Amino acid sequence: MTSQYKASRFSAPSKQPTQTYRLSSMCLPAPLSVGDLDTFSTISRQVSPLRKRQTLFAQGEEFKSLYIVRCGSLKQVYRDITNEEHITQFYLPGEVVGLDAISSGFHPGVTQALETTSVCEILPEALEELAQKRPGELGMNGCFLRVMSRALHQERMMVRLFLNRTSDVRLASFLLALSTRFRQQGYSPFSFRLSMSRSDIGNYLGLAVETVSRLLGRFQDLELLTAKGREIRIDDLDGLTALADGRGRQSIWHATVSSPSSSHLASMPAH
Amino acid sequence: MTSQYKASRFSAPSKQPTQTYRLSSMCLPAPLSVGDLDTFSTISRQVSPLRKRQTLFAQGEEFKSLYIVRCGSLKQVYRDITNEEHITQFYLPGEVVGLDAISSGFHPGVTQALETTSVCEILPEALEELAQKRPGELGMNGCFLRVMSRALHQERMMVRLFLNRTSDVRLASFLLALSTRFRQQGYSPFSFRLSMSRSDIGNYLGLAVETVSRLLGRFQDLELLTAKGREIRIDDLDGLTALADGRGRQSIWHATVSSPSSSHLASMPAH
DNA sequence: CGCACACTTGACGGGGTTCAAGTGTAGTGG
DNA sequence: CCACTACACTTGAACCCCGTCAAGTGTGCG
Repeated sequence: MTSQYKASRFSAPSKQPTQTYRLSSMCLPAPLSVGDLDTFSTISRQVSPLRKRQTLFAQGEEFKSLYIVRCGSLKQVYRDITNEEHITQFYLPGEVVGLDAISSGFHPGVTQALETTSVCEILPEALEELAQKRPGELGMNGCFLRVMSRALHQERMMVRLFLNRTSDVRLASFLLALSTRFRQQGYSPFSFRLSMSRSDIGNYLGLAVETVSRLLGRFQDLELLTAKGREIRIDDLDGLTALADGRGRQSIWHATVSSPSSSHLASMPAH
Repeated sequence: MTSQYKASRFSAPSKQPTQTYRLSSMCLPAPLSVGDLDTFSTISRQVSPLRKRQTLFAQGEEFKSLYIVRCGSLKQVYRDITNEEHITQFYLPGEVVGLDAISSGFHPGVTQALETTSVCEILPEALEELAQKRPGELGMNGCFLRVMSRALHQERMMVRLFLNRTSDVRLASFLLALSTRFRQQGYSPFSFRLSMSRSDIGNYLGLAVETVSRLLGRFQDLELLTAKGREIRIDDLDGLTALADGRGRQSIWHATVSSPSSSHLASMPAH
């Protein structure tokens, strides 16, 4: 079985197991692998695409099917007891939607499209049928358990990322995760369009909208990226990665701009 | 070796379509339900108990089996690329250990006992055998998917709990979750002993050790609980719950002590 | 134009981390 | 028994990241 991570380093289990992960790569769920996608597509069927703001299911709605995102994106919003809204996940192409509804039988939050989005439905009957025909597929090596295990692991890493990191690390990690996902989908990892608002990003990362905005401006001052509205162009991938891998609680606000013209920070914009 | 109770109930645990969840109840993983425990116990076997600090598996170790905690407790520590340690989970009795290793095939962190702990091993062969005999058991209604789905959901709620809540809410939620778990195990929910250090708690909740210590002192000032070393006695469950359900970013530092003798805050200890 | 909403930018305050020092408390060996 | 060490825990003071409040600037839509 192929590992999702750099498993080639672990030739022998007896070797010193110093396996570490990059927190920055844990900011978004990973898509299904090609093999898993094959398995799933045998038991799924296309449904009519969702328009922007249309919901796939409401909070508290009964669990019926799982879905796989084909193209577009969704956000899962969960409203808590104090009527606050929390964005618990963004779903990008290749990701399975609805896994967290299996246990309770009800969807824990609204899931709605951020843009025109098409999804495939995994029919439970087809799944049961698959279970009868190929029981191994659902065992320890089955794609289902693998997918859920990965989701669980990633969610766990997310907690750590957000708990102990400054706002700049969080945002850099988020943008890098997006970049990686776009590359996996065959799009440019350096230039892409955000389907979610600043407010959504802030909510997801536990930051105020103002902080997100300020950080994006700061990233541009540091010449890490260029942001015009929701269009993002990453200019310095290594720099952004270094930032995301930083561990300290020190923010980048007081970092000096490495560009020759050090005065443009306090001066007027160039145009 | 078969249990006299049949694991025949596979209905969804939750009856009403809950609209909202209490974040405070999401601070620790939930134990297996009785029915699930029955199913698991048919395919598990006891292993020799772990002593304090002994590890169940190391970080990067190959995934072989799942385990269920019988008694005692463990912590899962994950060391990241910057050599920092993060406690990603505490495992209490009834909880399944190792679910996050299925996808990659390697354990993402060290899991070691906080005290003398006994666990049951779930043999993969027995699991495969079960898959052959009772394929439905591993389908959408199977206990496995349910357990993982619940873990995923809880991890997601944890993120939201920790992202937007103040330190006092986090700690109160953690203590209440512990209390609930102890009650489920048949122990007193009001008086128990922490198996983890202040440092562990702080790491898990994303707080400095000093903050945990200060908060525990503050909780005592407010007569919510009594803490002597690792012994905890909850004096005001409702008050603690109200604190955990609070949503604001305002901490309790400037809250006035409601007790009649308002002077004992600045005065000498009673003895 | 007017309204709504997304986004930006500035000023300020507070919660919580960090630094620093002190106080138990357990474990070991004399 | 005490001395000694190591570590868990407490307590105090200062700083700073980031949330809040406030105001201003696009940008789209009727």
